[in-house]
Amino acid sequence: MSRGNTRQRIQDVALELFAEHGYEKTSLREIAERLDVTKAALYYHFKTKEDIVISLFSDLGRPVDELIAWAEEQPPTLETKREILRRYHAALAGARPLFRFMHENQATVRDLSIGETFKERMTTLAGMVQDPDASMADRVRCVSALFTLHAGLWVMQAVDGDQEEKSRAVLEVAEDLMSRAHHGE
Amino acid sequence: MSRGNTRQRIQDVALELFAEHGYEKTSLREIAERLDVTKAALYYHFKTKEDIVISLFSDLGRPVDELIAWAEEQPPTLETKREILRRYHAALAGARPLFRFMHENQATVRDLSIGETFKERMTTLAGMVQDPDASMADRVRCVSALFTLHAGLWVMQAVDGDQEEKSRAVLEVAEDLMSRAHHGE
Amino acid sequence: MSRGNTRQRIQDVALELFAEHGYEKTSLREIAERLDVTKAALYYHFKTKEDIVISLFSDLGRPVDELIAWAEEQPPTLETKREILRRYHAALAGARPLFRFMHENQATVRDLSIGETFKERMTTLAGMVQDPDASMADRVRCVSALFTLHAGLWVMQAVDGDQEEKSRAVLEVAEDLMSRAHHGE
Amino acid sequence: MSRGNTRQRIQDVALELFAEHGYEKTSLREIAERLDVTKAALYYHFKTKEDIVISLFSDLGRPVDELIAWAEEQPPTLETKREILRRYHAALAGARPLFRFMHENQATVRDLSIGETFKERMTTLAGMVQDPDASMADRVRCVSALFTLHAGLWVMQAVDGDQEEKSRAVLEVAEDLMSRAHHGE
DNA sequence: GATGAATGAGTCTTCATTCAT
DNA sequence: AATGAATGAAGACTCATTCAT
Repeated sequence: MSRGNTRQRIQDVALELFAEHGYEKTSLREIAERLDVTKAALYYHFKTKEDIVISLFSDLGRPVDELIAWAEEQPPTLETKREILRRYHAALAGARPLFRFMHENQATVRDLSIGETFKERMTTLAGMVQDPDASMADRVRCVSALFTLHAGLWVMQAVDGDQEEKSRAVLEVAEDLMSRAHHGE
Repeated sequence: MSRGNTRQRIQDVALELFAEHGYEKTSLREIAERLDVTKAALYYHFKTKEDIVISLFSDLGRPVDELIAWAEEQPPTLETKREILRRYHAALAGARPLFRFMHENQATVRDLSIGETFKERMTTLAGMVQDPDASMADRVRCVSALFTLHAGLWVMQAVDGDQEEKSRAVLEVAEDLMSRAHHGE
Repeated sequence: MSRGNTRQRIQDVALELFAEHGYEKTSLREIAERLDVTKAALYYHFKTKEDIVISLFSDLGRPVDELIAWAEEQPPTLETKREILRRYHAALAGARPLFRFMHENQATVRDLSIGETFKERMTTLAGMVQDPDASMADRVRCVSALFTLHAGLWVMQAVDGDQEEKSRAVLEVAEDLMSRAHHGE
Repeated sequence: MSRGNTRQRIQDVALELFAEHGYEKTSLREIAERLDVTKAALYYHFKTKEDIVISLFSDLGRPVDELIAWAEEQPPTLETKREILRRYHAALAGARPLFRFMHENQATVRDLSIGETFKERMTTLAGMVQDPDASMADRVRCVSALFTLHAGLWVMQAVDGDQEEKSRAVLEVAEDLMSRAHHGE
């Protein structure tokens, strides 16, 4: 049945379990059992448990890196920032379980080797949408816009309604927040 | 030698470590060593590791319960909702490490016995600030206002400036978001 | 409420729990909780956990010692042996939980300091009812008579009927076994 | 180095220690040390400590199950009952340490998951050798016959003589007891 | 006559990891 | 590409025991 896809299947199952129960509470035994292979098999594909997380992060986190690279070459206009929001929104949608995992396991992620990278990326992104000369409130608005997207899952489970519709509303609110932070422009 | 404050000291150290490294990565040995007592001493004061978290939650989480109780008796006006934001903002400020722990260890908290309670409280609060007849975007605004406060720590570490000033700005943005969701009123 | 009788109450509860769950599985915490005192209180009355068993054994096991002392001065006739059975039967009835405990926890008792004494006593008793010149089968009969009494509880729970009636029947069978071992007399 | 016999070796050592010192007083550390493996190795072969006992019980207790199955299809004549005694005698001889363990650790066994099964089997067997219409004394005789075998070890250590000869005598006494319970037939 | 607080040694158990096959 | 067998380190937890008050 399965041929070269075992590595992929490990990633899938691992991400699912990590997101559901957290990294530390998910044991390699559990992952192996779900896949009906032995723990040792996991070690054929990944050097360590942490390696699995790293692989998830670099496979699924790439779009965010690309977004940052793109943004760094744009002028820091309101329109650019709105586009950042739109792209970030899309990136999140494409790797929801990974971002859920990261959002809900920050304490863990911080202690992992990817922690640093992760934090840097978020800081970079936050820096890009802020205007250093704006008022404190406006700077908070910009970061909050970003964060609203990032916490979309959370926000959305607290509101009733169609999934798609909520997702659009979240983006709308974020963009609006961003615009209000630039009322002068 | 030691007075009746050991229980309190355990809670303090535990909360600090839980918030810093997460619940699972913090061992009772670590807590005991910091306090210079034996692991068994912890068990004199708390039945299980989970019990420590539960005690933190019920000691420090009380203000939020009181807030909910109060809010349930108010009319659902804009002013009430703004007051909810102010009070929630104050409650968070009073137990920042606990909320940081909960925010950053959601996957863990979910698997703990307090998880249910915690989720209920957040859902109740989210329900109270929303107007069921409002547009989807406005409902998202309300929840996002709450969440902005809740994630204050996160937001604030991404913005430079004086701690106090940022804290006020966060509340201001939240209140403003809430107001915008009630433009008709 | 309780005055000088705490020691007695400890013994009662301890014996009950030891008989039900065994010596090692019964913790001092359990005993203390049942009595609604602290573990430390137990240590006021008994030096160690083993001391509790020892006290039970010397308080309740005395009748058997007396029986042995008495028997040692009698001629080894069939009638003496039947009287031993009757007296042993009575001694068992008077301290059923203790004998149940000893019977069902032999491995434990063996490792306790009383173990030696206990075994000696049983061996002495077994020696007294046997006739060294009898056939092997008859010697087994004598020991089996003793043992049938000793295992009365066990035997009796495998047979339906009135408690008292069964108890008498057990003694009858034991006496009959003993008589058959002495057919010549 | 080691072949597939580790599981078996664990069972052997465990049974020996359980029989000698009891289940609770035998630690996995002790078992592991005797085998010169780590405790974790035990867990590769058995899920829990209790699992070791369960495995012993189902490996070595099978003959008794077979005996019961066989007996259920026989007419309840005296001859059948004597054959039950003979077969039970043989079954016990084949797994003496296990039965010694069970006999001497009844309180423990009762609290283990196998306890129920064990008790059921003994009750079934006791039910099969009794004649419900017989006198109470005769019913006790039947059960006592069974029990005499079961306690053979105990009986035999209280009697001097050759092991084999005693074993035969025990069976003889048991058969005789059974016969006496059926004098009319 | 008893408690509150604590300890040290030990329990069972789980985990990530290794390696010969 | 994967397994069977095992390890070392660590985990949470329990226990009998002590002692100042």
